[in-house]
Amino acid sequence: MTQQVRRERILGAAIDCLAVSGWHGTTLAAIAQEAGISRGLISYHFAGRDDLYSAVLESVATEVFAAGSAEMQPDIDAATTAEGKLRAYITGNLRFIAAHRREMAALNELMPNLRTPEGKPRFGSEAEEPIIAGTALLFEYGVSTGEFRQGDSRFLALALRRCMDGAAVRIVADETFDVEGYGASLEQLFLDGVRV
Amino acid sequence: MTQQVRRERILGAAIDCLAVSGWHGTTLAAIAQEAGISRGLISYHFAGRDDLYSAVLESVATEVFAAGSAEMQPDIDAATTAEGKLRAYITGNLRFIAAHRREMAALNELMPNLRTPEGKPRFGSEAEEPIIAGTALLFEYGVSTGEFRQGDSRFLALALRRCMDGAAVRIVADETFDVEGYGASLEQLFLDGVRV
Amino acid sequence: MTQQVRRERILGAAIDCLAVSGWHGTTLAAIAQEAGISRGLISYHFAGRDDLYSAVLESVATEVFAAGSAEMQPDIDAATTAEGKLRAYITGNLRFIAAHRREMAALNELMPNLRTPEGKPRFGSEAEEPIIAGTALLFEYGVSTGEFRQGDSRFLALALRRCMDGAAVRIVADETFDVEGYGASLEQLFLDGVRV
Amino acid sequence: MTQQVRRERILGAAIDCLAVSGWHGTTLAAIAQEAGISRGLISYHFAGRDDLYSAVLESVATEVFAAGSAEMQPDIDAATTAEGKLRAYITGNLRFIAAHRREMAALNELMPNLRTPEGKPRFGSEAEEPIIAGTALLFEYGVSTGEFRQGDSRFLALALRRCMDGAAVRIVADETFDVEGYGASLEQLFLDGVRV
DNA sequence: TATGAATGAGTATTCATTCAT
DNA sequence: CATGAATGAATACTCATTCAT
Repeated sequence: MTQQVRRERILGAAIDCLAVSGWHGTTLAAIAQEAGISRGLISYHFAGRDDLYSAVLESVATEVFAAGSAEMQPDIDAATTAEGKLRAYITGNLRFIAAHRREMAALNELMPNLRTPEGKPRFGSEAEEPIIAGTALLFEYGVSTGEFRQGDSRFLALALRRCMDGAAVRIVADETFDVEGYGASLEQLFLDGVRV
Repeated sequence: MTQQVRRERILGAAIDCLAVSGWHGTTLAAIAQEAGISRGLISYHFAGRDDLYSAVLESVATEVFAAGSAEMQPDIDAATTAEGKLRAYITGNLRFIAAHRREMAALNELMPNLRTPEGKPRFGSEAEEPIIAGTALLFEYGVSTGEFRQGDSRFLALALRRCMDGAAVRIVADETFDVEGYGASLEQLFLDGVRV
Repeated sequence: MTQQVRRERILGAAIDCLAVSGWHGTTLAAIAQEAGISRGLISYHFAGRDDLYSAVLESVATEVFAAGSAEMQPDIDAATTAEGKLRAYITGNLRFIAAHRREMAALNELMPNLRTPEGKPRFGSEAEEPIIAGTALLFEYGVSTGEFRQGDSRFLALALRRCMDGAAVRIVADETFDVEGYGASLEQLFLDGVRV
Repeated sequence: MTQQVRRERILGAAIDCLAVSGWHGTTLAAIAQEAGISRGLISYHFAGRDDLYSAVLESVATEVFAAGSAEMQPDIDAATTAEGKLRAYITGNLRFIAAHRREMAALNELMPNLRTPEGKPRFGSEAEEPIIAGTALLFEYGVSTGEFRQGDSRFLALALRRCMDGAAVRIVADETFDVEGYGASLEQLFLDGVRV
């Protein structure tokens, strides 16, 4: 079995463990068992636990997020109005989250618990700035077209992100969560908040 | 020193440790040191680590939340309109969070990490149901008075709760966070979303 | 059992393990077993393996060397001639080594293997400079009294130290080693090398 | 590449690693990397780590020592007096050590740390008996020619060996060590100790 | 009540060694 | 011959918990 495949299998096992057992239930031994390999092999492929978790993050970020972005970007671009773009953004995001519950659950465990070697949180508020800034552009675009009222686009982006996260937690925890309905209400709420 | 005082001192030390060092940096030894007592004494007052953390939660919930509620409830009651009550609720909540950064930070560490002995998250979505339900009543009240449009009050309550949480994280992480501005925007967003 | 007593017992067990099993056979588990305690207790009394070994060194240096010095210094001081002082020094050193075979054996394991966290040897040639310098004074004293010829006192001190070490290794390895004879020959060799 | 060449390359890499990184920094992985081969190949050529290290010792003993002996033996033989032979022996030995710092450093790491499978030191005092005995012959030769006094030739050989070792450690640790001066003093010391 | 010595289970990590290809 | 993936034993260390005093 090639190195790349084995690495990905370990990453997958780590994601599964994190999603199912949480940060504290996830040990290298548990990941090894999940992957059906020995403990030592993880050390062979990754420099250590931190390196493994970093790889998990990177893997989710690139493979999963990139794929997700590629999936919903066309819909956003296809929309001709700011309202259409916002709807596409919300719907696409939620659909993507619902389609990757396992990875989202793992991320939910990883993000609050990862720390630098000095003990500081590795992902604070600054880490999500790019995402917030990107979303804010959407609102500013609407203002520029005259569709949306002048307003605090950063606040709107932040609030929208939190509502999206909230959906993610629910979606992860409850398979029957009404994603469609939540999305519709979310679109409604934010459109009411910005439309002229 | 009386039992009750000792217990509260330990709880306070636990909150401090959690707020400063985070879940992973907080050990019973660290809490004992912070409280200026021996390790064993914690075991004397609490059945175990989980029991201590449960007590922290309860303490924050009763003493702190109760006090908080008592603080802002008058303002909510004093408001004659649903809009006024919603504004009072949002403002009061944020003000309360800003006034209890230490406890909020501890809660932020505790909530995602506490697990049952079987490894399941101790505080899932169900745990916040009462809060959500309570907030939903506010929106329903507005509907009943004719001020607010018919709508999904549970969704609104959930979304508002997430935006409130989001503020809490920011407030805890950044002392200079503009609570007033965030509150004003939040009131605006949700009022726009419900007003007839 | 008081803390100090326990610490010393662990140190004694560590010395025994090092003397008997060598650096590689000496693990914290082996030391704990030798001391009749649990593994964790070593961590309770010492910050880690390095700290324990440092404490062993310090213990041997202070308690043992200090005692040894106190034992032979009077003989050296009592001697009125440089020759007498040199003889007293050599005899006293060897007698001391023979009386502390266990500690010397432990030192023989510790010195070459102790490393700094960066991997550099902790005790290089510089570490024995003070001892060499001290011994060199003895030869220079003889020169000043006119008993000894002018010569390279540093070389003599170094060579004498090596011959002393050599005896230590033999004494540790072989209980029947003729310390007296070795000492007599050693005195003879170095006196022949310096006497006018 | 022929087996023999490969073996020697591995041995050379092992010597380099030992000399540079010391016993503890030397792993089979490091040796393999130094030799530019895979880990598994070492196991192919050597039965195990102990076998490899034994081969290193043998290699140094035969190839290096044999060469060294061949180098200085003519000088010893050429000397017509016992004094001349002793001087040639000391000078030749030190010169040889200075010319093979790498191998000497490796030996310095190997000798104190190699153990039998039962945990006993593999190279105790007995191992150097042949060398001691050989050197003792030199002193006895001087006695037989009437140049040297009757004396404990075994002691003299042992002491001389220790002084030689001492030089080796210094030479390995410090490139600027004054080998010539040390040698001259050493010759002086031991000649003073034996001459009639 | 309070201490702090003591325990032991759990975890990451290292590394020599094996073996299928 | 050679590789490198894979194993598993060994080791130091952490930390909640217990218990005699």
